[in-house]
Amino acid sequence: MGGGSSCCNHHPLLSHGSERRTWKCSCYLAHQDGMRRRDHIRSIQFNTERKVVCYFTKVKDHSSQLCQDNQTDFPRKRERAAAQSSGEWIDIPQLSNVKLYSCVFHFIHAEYVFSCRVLRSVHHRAKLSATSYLKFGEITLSEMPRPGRNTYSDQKPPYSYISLTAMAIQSCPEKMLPLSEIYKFIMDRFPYYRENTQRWQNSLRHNLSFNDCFIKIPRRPDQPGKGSFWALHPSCGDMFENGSFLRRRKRFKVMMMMAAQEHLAQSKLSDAAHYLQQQAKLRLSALAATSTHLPQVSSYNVGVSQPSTFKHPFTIENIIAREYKVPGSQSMSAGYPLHNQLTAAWPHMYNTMVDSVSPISMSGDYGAFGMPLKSMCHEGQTLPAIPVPIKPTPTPVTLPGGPTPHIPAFLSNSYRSLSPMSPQAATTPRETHTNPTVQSVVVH
DNA sequence: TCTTGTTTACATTTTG
DNA sequence: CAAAATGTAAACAAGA
Repeated sequence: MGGGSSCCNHHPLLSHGSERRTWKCSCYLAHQDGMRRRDHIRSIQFNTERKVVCYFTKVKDHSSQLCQDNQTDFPRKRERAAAQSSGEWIDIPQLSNVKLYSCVFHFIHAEYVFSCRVLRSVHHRAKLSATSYLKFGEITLSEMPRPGRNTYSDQKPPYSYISLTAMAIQSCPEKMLPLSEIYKFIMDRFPYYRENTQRWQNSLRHNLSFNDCFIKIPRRPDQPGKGSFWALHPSCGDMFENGSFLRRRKRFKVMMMMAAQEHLAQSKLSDAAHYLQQQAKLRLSALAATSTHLPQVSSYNVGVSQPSTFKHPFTIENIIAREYKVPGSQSMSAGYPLHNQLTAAWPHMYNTMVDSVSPISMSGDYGAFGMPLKSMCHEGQTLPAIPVPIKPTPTPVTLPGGPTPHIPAFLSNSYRSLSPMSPQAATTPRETHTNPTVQSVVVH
């Protein structure tokens, strides 16, 4: 959490020079009693062509106090705005205490974090400027301002290690990174983490091992180097609340997935075999997509110039329902030749599982768990020696189609848990996979 | 030797 | 307030 003690001149909002852009805004002032007064913000209208839905946050302390010493701080608690419409006007009753004069507050839209600063206040209207200074995620509105590096200056970013790691992993086209590259990404983006490296890197390693949302993918023999690659578990897409990196919806646990899937399977016992088969297909495809391509070149263009169309559920994709295309880059909406690669590499697994009739399209953009196959695969790259895995490695499970020489742990778990013949405790609450329609502002 | 990875323990923060 | 999530420290092992 930001310390809130930095001088205005050094505040990250003001410190990234050419990257800073301004949106012109205006706002209504309204009081809770219905009377409009100049010292309360009730709605904000953006002078942009695009209609937006915004959640607003206010600084944690009273704005007038913040003005006094030019301090701003990241909001500690979410201030849920009404945002009940997709129109240009959004009620923000929680901001009713915000003083208008020179106040600064933050809001997040499309994974950008904006600082809104009141320029002047005339009667019941005020001129605001909104300055973007940060953005994370893969997909953005093309007209959105771009963030720069050193965005947070030396302040601690409001992101957990899990979030930071997820960002790093998602930032590269292959969706997997070695530990050293994760370090590099974080240090490159957040100057705060250029110090005390031993401390936070230890914590980060702890998180990688401790959290099931991260999976380890061994290097190929022809990819020498230390350590494995780390990727996001294919099913952790809904891990972050409403798509925000700022706060996780819930902790991702493989066992929870298993229970959820088992619950689903048990509810359709008559279709259990069919269901299992479908799940197997999807998991195989996801696994293949995850472990098929090892990094050749690392890149860290987090949503800046990264042409990835990775439609993770917690990207802005689900918010704006519009594919982001980088000008000049090729749309990646076409499917990848994944099937051929898989067939060639793991015919014993893939053909038997995938080639059968499936009501679930395998040629679309999305693979299992809502993961887009296309975003994780790159033409011309080769397969790893073995599609491998991961953490808690349970006893291998025989697949319906035969032996399972290289089934990852989470895959095996899924199969086992799905088996109607081995009902395990399925009391764990079912993991809900929602499709958030708006970006939430969840801040530490 | 250093990096990577796992695990345990405990403190702190946040959420419901 | 309890539980969950997160942060931190530390011990230890394995491997490059």
